[in-house]
Amino acid sequence: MTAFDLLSEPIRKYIRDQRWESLRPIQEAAIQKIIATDNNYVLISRTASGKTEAAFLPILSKVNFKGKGVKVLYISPLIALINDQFMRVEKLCEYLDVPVTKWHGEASKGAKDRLIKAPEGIVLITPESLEAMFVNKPHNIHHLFSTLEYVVIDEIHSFLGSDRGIHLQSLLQRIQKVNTGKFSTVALSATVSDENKYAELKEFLGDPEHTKVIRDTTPKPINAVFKYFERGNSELPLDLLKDLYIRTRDSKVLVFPNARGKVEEVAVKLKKLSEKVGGHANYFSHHSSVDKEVREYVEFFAKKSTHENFCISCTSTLELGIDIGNVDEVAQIDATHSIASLIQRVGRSGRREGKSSNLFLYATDRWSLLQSLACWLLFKEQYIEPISMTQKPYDVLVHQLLSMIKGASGITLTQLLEDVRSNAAFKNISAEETTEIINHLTEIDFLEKLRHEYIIGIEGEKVVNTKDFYTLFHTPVFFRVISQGVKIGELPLSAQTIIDENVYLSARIWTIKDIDYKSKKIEVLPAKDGKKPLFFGDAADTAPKIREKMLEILISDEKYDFMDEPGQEMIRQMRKYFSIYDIRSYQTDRPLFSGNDKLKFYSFTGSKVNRTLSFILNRVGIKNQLQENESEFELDFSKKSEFLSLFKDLNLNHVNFDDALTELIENSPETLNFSKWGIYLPLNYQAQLLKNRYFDFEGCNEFIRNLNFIENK
DNA sequence: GACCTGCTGCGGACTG
Repeated sequence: MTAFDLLSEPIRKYIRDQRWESLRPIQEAAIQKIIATDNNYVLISRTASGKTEAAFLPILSKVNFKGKGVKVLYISPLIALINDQFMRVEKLCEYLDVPVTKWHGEASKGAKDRLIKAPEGIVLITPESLEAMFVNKPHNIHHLFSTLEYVVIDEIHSFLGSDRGIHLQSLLQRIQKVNTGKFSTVALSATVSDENKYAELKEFLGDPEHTKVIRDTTPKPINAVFKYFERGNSELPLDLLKDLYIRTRDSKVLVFPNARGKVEEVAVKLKKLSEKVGGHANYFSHHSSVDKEVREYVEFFAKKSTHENFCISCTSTLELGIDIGNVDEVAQIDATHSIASLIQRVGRSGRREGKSSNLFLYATDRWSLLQSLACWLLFKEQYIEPISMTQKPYDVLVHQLLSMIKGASGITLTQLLEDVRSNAAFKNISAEETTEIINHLTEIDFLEKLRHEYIIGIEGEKVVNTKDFYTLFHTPVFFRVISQGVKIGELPLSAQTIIDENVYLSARIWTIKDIDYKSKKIEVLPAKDGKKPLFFGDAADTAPKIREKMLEILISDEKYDFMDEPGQEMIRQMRKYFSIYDIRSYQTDRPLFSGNDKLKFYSFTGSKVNRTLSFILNRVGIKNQLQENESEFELDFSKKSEFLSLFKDLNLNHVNFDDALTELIENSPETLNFSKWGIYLPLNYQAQLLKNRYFDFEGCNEFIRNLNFIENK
């Protein structure tokens, strides 16, 4: 039977009414498999290839919606995505008379109440809303979700490898536990590495043996155009902006400048250029610090613009699948930190027929040019960086222990240990370790033992009973920016947030008129000229493979005709600079420079390994400064032979760094900022968290063992 | 020079 014939009649009618000429390859494959088996599936296929339908067409054909209880649960990382998918799924469900309910922090309370009264159909939810239900209304978890047949997880790559992912994994395990049968899972993604045969991914869905991957790797035809404009100061070169303007003024375009401040700079300056020559005025900025309503307006504007052109300067807020309609072109300013990110950004463009789609890759310094080129070449090779899952997520365990105890309102140690043991998210954490963590939580009054049962303690109540409890990630403190009663966005408190200072925000220019420190409010008025806003943050980590590729480019003599002359000239210069080293293998050989009483080397490896190496070298007495962008170590140590022999003897298996890690936490507690719940762990567990998440000792050890320093001629 | 994500329950004012 064809895939179409396998679908139920109402779904076939839906497809006929949509006037689809055929089903997409991923849909054909998914329909056959999902209808025939109860396996879990991961559907991997590029953006806009019809993945949502690939999951929902067969699921809706297969599931029997009669009888009480919700049958399909759809989980999304974003509220905006739920709102988009709601409209699509609801349209589909009209053919089946199956109700669809949105359940997130901004969804209607009335609709939620109706679902509680009569649980049925499909629910679209966020992990945090599920968490809130587990903590506050645990009986509703049972009431709504004990009859689930399918769970659909959208954009699963955005969860993998993060605390938020382990959190979701734990929640899914807890839902499965109250389920009367066993639900199957269908996960969707555009970007998952196929290294290690998807082992992590299958583990994540809880049943590796019955989890299959369906992948459509048809590449997307796209032209890359590299342009190099060297940046003199902290501002973007005017020539770059002019070039970008000319190339994109007659298109619908997304620009990704990597940082919120730069996003504003691009939006404001392009808008000014356009004003001068009488071009369109549809220049917007879109990032987390632009007011939510303003962002929604921008998304709406893009979606409804069939004939009008626009330019949205944005961060990763527009990387995931929010529907903004057709985009002709994408411009990336300086390198992305990952291939996965590049794939998502490229995926946003090129749906207009008969028009070739371009990717403009601008670079403003030599190392960024090299990294951008490396990312592009790896993208062409269909490489995606592998995900690394935390083996012992102690911090998520702290959070989930509080959630389980609060939800149970009293639970014995035996039961608690059993609940943790049977939860695959914590399968590598032993009962002894869990007990030790529970004892510590009791010591700091997060838990209290009442006869045989544990309940939430006095200090625990303070964190469990706030709305901040439901997330696994930190949220920095910002001041709301308001102009004459209208919300614009938000800014952090910095040297720049002072009265009479002019800043860009939401693609416009403002003068700061008043700062209310108590209510964290900044009053502004429109202005004519200003500066880009300053935000703080950490750069995302770059994978070892990207850095390796950068070195590979430097030792090859490949020509890149998609690169402009200044770009090609810069690559030639860098190759010449590195030609003083006789590098044979980009995998093991690394340049070591000595001269003028100075010693430095280029590691060409990932951020985590660099960070670890820098820490270790400092610890063994070789003080060093790491320049992450250049993967370069400058040493306060000029004795080359001594350094080489010291390095040769460095074997991390024989040295214990636990004391050093504990010291690091005690001296600079902010190192642990990456983990919201880790601070409530015993100190030795905090050290383990640091060791496995912030650093990469294993990877570093392997790097050192294989490393072969090549000295300059 | 450095991204992003989400949110309960209750009380009180207001509307139909």
